Amino acid sequence: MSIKKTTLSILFKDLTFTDEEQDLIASKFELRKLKKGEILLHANDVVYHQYYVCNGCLRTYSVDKMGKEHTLQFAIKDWWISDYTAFFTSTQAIVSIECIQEATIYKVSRENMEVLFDKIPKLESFFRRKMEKSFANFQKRILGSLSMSAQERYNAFLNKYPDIEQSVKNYHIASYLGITTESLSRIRKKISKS
Amino acid sequence: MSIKKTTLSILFKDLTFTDEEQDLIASKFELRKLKKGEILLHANDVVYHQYYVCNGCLRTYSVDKMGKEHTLQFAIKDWWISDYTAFFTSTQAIVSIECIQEATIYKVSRENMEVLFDKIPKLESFFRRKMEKSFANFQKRILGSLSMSAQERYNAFLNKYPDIEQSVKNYHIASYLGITTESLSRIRKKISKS
DNA sequence: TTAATTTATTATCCTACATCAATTTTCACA
DNA sequence: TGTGAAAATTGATGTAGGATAATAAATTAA
Repeated sequence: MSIKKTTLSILFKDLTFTDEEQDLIASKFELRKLKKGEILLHANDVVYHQYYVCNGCLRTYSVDKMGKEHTLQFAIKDWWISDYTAFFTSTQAIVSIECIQEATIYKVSRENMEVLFDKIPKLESFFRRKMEKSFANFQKRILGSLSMSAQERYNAFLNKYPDIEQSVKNYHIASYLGITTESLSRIRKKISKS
Repeated sequence: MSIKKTTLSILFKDLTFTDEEQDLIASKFELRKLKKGEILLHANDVVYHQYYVCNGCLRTYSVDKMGKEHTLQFAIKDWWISDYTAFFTSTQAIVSIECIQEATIYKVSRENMEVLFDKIPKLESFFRRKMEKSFANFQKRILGSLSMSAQERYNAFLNKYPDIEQSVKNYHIASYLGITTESLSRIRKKISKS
């Protein structure tokens, strides 16, 4: 069994499991190590999996027609990541997933999720709540992009991902904020002087 | 029974129902007429309902600390609307819902949704799929806000909400796009000349 | 450790969109 | 049907953040 009880309690927080449930979950989760720069999912691939990040850092991003990258989100320790839009419907990914800091992850397929949901219904509510939070975050992000300046968005980013700065490049942050690295540089300078 | 079979088939598309199911649904849906300017939901209210738009036009928006309005989305004929972020958890709304063109809607409470899901499971999948689509739209909107110019976003808006222009004011559209009415005016002029 | 390369900063100039102010157009309703 | 208010347009000017280019700092490789 690759997953220990303590690990499970981190993954699923307040949920507790019987030994059988634990074994079943363990049999469906695959542990993987990722090197920096590795692409877990390419845009246009069909999405069969979602991933739990044990440590390290990943990001989802898309490339526009000008060749510019845009970061949709980062995932650090204890976050789940996938192209959920495509994952839900097993269709082609819009975004790619890249490892930007050496990471350990658990990989679960959509199929196996169904099996788990069927056998352990509380997992289904767990993931439903996750999705609801994710939905709420997207909503807030849209409102933020409509109402906040680049500097305010940067502060919101630091709040949302504390301690992430050492894991990601400035240009990743810039591509998340929708600005250039030069602008981010100026914002950081301005903040440091105040 | 306030809802007819034909109405239900519009509401739930490809789903079909027995007479009992139909009666049950009808008993949980409340028909309402809204006047232009009516506020269906105020930010900070607890959200107990979601709404189906038969005709007319509503929008969800929030007001930032500068007093500026930002439109999160519009809902026209055959759209569902609520502050889903708050609806999911019966918590306080972040956005308000305003009727911007005289409308007829169906109102359903979260509680009654649970009853319906329990008795008619296919409704639960129906709404799950709706949410997934909504999630996907939010994701696309974020990527759009990162990668597109105001003019491109305006075109994307026209695509997403065809025939909506006669229902909404320019300043509603502007507040959806994250620009001023003046800028929108210039964009429209530019487009009309090309 | 140095050299090579990647990343971040800074400076200059530029552009998309904002702000403010003045009209013009549209629309509600008396 | 005319009139006042709301909405949209236009113009002048300002500004946040973009583009380009040069330099500096930090990583990585050798």
